[in-house]
Amino acid sequence: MPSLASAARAHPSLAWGGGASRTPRHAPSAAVAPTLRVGKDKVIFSEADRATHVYRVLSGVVRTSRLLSDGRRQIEAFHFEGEVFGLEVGDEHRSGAEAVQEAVVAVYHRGVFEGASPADAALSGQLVAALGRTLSRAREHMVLLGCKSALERVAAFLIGMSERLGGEVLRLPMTRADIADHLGLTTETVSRSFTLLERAGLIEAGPDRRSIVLRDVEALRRLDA
Amino acid sequence: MPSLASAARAHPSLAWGGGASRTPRHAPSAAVAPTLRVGKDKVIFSEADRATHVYRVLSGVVRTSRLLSDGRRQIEAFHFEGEVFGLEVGDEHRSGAEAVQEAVVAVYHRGVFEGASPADAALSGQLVAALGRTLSRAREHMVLLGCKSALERVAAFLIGMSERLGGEVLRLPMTRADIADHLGLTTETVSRSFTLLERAGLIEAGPDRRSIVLRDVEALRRLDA
DNA sequence: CGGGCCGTTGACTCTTGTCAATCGCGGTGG
DNA sequence: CCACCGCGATTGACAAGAGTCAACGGCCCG
Repeated sequence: MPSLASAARAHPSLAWGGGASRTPRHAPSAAVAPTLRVGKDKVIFSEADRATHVYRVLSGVVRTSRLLSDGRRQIEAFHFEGEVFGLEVGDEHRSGAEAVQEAVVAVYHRGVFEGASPADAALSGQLVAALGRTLSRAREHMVLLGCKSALERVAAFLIGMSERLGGEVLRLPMTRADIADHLGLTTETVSRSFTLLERAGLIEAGPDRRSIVLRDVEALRRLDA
Repeated sequence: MPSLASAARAHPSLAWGGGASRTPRHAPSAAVAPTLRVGKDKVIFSEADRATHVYRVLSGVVRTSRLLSDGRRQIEAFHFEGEVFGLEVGDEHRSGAEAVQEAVVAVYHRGVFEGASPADAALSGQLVAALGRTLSRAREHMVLLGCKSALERVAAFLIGMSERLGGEVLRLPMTRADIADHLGLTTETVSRSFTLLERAGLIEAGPDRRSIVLRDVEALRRLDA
């Protein structure tokens, strides 16, 4: 099972990272995880690619998204350090993945899912757990997209980021367009919502507009509904 | 492991169905699946209930949904015959389930998930597969909620129903309010979209307004984007 | 120093939501 | 069997939230 070779084939334009992997070098069988380094906005896999691998973010940030034929985009999720993405049930990817900022990802052969080798059992379990977490997030996001107003969405987004990045001082790695496509809004509406929150004193934005300080997390939570 | 007893405890107000179960009576261990009969709009489990069981629809239709504190509701999915619902990663339900119309559901003890007994291995695999399908649907739905217009959503809904119920003559089991809360719209907008589609000759509605004939599936698909 | 990208802001449009009235099917009870 | 009643669905008028289009500003990078 040439997992490394086939992964390289799937990403001819990408270079393999060497020593950055967190997986011990002596780990046996398919659990050996080579790493992949991807530059900002570079594609990790595309919609309809064969889903031969599963990925974990070692550093940087990745987005997974789906495109409609006319260019509309839905970003399903942003993936931060330690998070798994690229899991599929069928044999092809239903969403694409790109790096939001330069990222290093571990690449696992998809076969570990079947749990053929006992050495892979633990990894397989981890993947089921990751599947569960992904589903949980997706459900939460459906509520956001189906029920909430623009301001509520942005508030929820900021709270989520704060919880995941830790702390009330954030440096958002993604553009307003990414945020908009994640929240089902336009960049203008996202921008206006930030401005509203700032004017209300709930947040404070740095001059670069990517650094955000949450001044009143409680109020944001109340807004989130 | 008193799966039957504990399930009964969880649903004190509900009667157990007797012979309707599809699970062979001689099946061993936790794979024994008692059945539960629930009347229209009756609760199967609520948000925040302990997730002790997993369910499969034997007949009828079930909806799973989440509520916001102010009453806004997002229906995550409708579940038809053969479909699994109530799967959770954590130990409590993150969404509630009610019967859309009188339904009979098989109740599985959640323990089969851990795959402790080899007799449960097959069932456990089925559940992972169900988890995958649920995730896949959720992702598709996120695209609908995040990107599509009202008309596109309704068209997508009708096509989906047609594919799941089989055929172009549908009898929708749910109200306009259910459809609206599933599609992130209001009943009025759903109603207007139906009217538009009917005036355009793409669908035809029976006098009861629940029976729908898809006159032009191709056009509906094109609308869906 | 210049250019392009990202973000913000303003003016306006338009889709969808809100509120309210009416319709009509289907079930119930006489 | 028929009349009534109630709920779900439809329709209309209007309001409002979000989208669109366009211009501008500032930062970063070449």
